Amino acid sequence: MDTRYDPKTVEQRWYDTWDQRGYFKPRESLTGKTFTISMPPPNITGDLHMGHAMYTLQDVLIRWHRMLGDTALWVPGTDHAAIATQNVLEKQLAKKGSSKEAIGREAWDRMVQEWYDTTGHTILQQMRRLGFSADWSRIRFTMDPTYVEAIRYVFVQLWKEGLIYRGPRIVNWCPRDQSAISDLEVQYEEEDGHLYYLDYPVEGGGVISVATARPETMVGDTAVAVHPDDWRYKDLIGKSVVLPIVHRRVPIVADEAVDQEFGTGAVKVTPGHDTTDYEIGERHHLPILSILSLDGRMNIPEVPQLHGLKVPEARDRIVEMLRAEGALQKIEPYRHSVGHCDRCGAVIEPIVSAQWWVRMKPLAGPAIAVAENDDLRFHPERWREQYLRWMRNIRDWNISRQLWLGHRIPVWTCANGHAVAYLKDPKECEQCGNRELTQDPDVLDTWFSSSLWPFVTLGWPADTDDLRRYYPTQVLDTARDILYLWVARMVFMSLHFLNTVPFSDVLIHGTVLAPDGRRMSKSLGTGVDPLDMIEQYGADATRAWTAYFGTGGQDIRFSEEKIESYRRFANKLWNATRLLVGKLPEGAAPIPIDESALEPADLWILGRLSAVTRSVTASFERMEFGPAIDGLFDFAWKEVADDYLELIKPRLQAGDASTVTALSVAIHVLETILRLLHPIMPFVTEELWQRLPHEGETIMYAPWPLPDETIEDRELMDDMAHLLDVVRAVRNVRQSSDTKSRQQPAEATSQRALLSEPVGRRYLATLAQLELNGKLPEGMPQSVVVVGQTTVRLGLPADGAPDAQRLKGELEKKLREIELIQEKLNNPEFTSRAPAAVVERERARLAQAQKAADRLRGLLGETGKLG
RNA sequence: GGGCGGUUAGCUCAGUUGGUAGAGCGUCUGCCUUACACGCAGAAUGUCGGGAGUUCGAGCCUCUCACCGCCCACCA
Repeated sequence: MDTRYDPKTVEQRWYDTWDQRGYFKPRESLTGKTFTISMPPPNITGDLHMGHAMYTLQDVLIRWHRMLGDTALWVPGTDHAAIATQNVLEKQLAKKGSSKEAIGREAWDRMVQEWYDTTGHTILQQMRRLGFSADWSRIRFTMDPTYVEAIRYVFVQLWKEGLIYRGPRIVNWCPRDQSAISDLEVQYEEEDGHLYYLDYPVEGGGVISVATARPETMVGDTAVAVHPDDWRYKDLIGKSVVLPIVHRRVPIVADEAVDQEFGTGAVKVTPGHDTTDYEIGERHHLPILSILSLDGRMNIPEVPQLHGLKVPEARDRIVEMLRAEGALQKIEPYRHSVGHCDRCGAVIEPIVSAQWWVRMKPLAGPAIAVAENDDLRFHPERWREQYLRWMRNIRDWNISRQLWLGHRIPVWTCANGHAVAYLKDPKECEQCGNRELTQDPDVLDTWFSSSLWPFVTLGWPADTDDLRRYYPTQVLDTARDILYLWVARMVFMSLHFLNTVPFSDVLIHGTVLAPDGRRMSKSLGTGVDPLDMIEQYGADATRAWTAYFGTGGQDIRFSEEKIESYRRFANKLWNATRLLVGKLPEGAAPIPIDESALEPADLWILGRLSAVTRSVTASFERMEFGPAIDGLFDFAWKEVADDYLELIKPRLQAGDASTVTALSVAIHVLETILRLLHPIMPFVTEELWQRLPHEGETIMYAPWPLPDETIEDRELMDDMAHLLDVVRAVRNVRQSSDTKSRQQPAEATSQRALLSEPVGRRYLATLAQLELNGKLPEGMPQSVVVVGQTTVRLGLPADGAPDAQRLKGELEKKLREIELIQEKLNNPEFTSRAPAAVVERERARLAQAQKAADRLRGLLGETGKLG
């Protein structure tokens, strides 16, 4: 073995081997249980980013359950991502000076198909670099023919049930994509703007002032609204105003939606271009005027000066016109939030348009119930409230998009006006037999198809074996930003069509931020490519990083140092293995542990191993991997490598029965650590596991370790901890004085069981590099170390520095400690109210401290010996 | 406007039921000790955001204020 671990070759080799041997496919269950995760399908056009690296958490769970003996299945696939893909292809066409309109729908569809075929599943290929053990033979794509059929089935079914309807409503319109988008796809951002105060002349005299951030929409006003209780305007309600510029007469209405405090307390009402106004309009049966065409330009032939202008230009122009008419009272700076398209960033225009909607109230009911009764659980738990809040206030879902890419809405209208949803492309109208049919031009919201993902990927609506065996799934892991867009929708769709939750546990992992706390973004240059991290530090280190930070529920500032530390950790494990493998013949079988031959150190490390196994397993069960990787890192590095392996080195050299025992224990401990670590760091653990004596053909199928509580000896743990404290204290003194020769003569006395025995003294001698044979020669200058019930006298070289000063300092520290404890114990409130165990512990601490103080005093008395 | 999360060592973050504050990185010192210098050993470093309260005892519970971030809402 080389002195360094090189992840590159190892990772590639093992991934190919696992894949070829079919280890990622579900295998027969040893527990009778299945464990399934549906992988959130990345966009087919997307690049791998740190968000995808977070899918490591899913792989950790899958690998863990595989080791537990469950039939584990991770279903991968990709999403067609309508808007995103369309943007890519339109740019390609634009480069050639063409457009989708120019080539026509058929050619466009061919182009899309070709793109899908050539893009393939590149992003899933990249995921392999991270070691993901998904069953790649089951890759699904939301454009697969069977998937398309399933979507169609769902649409027709919902339509028949009256849960899908078409109707004009005010919608969020993206002028660039020329499509409606749902409320969830609008991103609001604070922007500096102006608040314009307009004077509208009231019929019969006087003016009423309204405040608006969008003066250009005044040409579409169909009313002015005031609050019904507003005394200022009481008399004006029911009267009319004449709009400047267009000279249209519109009523003054009273509506509760008006905020008396804001602006002038009177508001212009533009039902065609404002959500609130639209609702006011509904209540007062106001006409709706559309003043924008679908590309976001003004569309008002009556006012030629404005016609065809973009909104910002129209705004400037109309302000001039208003000023000219004396209708502009004032302009104030005003900061407000403006909606932008999630995908392309264009400013969203509310417009009235006929769209397809899903009636949400009936679907939300069951989805609320499952979260309330815990059939659906959230990790961290606080997301449950977020989910419920949204579900309880849900509004109908706009599922139609005016795009050229996506699943067409399967509704055909005949010449007689019969609109019907068809499972198969119809030849004639179902209702009248008319053969002149036209299909609705709209496509479905991408999230409509995504909402069916976990069950359609298993074959639904067909009654498949997969569906029966693997559905519902267990865990859904994702980022919080698609909790509503995706997670919530899967829940109500599954409940409606399969009468079950799609998964029992929702794991919301943290979002990776740039080191400065901003969002990671390619355009800002703050993005981090996981493939770069894999290249530099290995997939295992990258995975360990995501496992460490991913499940705490906190957002994560990217920190490369931590990944680096896990790379070193892999190297540490490699070298620990190297040490042990070097003592073994090639291809050695596992050495059975002879329990009768175990030394205290062996019992100690086995006890610690058991405790670590228990806590790691508990962390996994809570789906909190941070404490798991942290605990394993610490145990493997500090306790096993730094302490235990150092402790047994003399035995490993001895070449007798003690060598065999030490090796058997060390190998067992290391092999167990590898198994505990495997779900998080699969590559290095497989590589090292194969090099150590082992049973089985892959660590992927090795059993998950169980704790052995019978071996956890409390007193021994305490004694070992004490011994290590003594070691540190001796090393400290040796470093600060000149007592650095390799084997320092010393004598030790202790009231601790372990340190009173030769074996304990041997450990102390090994770790602190002491010559502990018998007594120090009479009169030899010495340095004394006192730790609790143990005293070590170090023989000093003639020029050694005296340490009375240090002992004095320690005595003072002890006295302060004694004082503090006594104060506590002298408080009758404490002794009477605190639990007996706590009081007892304080008493014991006091006794210990007093003994140590006595010993220090005694030593300080031996001034002669202390130089 | 409502809600949620955060504020702990120079930096990035842990801290399970309230009972003597931790890690990684960085810093300082000494070591090429035959698994690892991608290492070993030792050391330093915290009014746990401010204030008040509950309690024998608060990083942890309650209230309040400040700042940072996110989500939701019909923010003219």
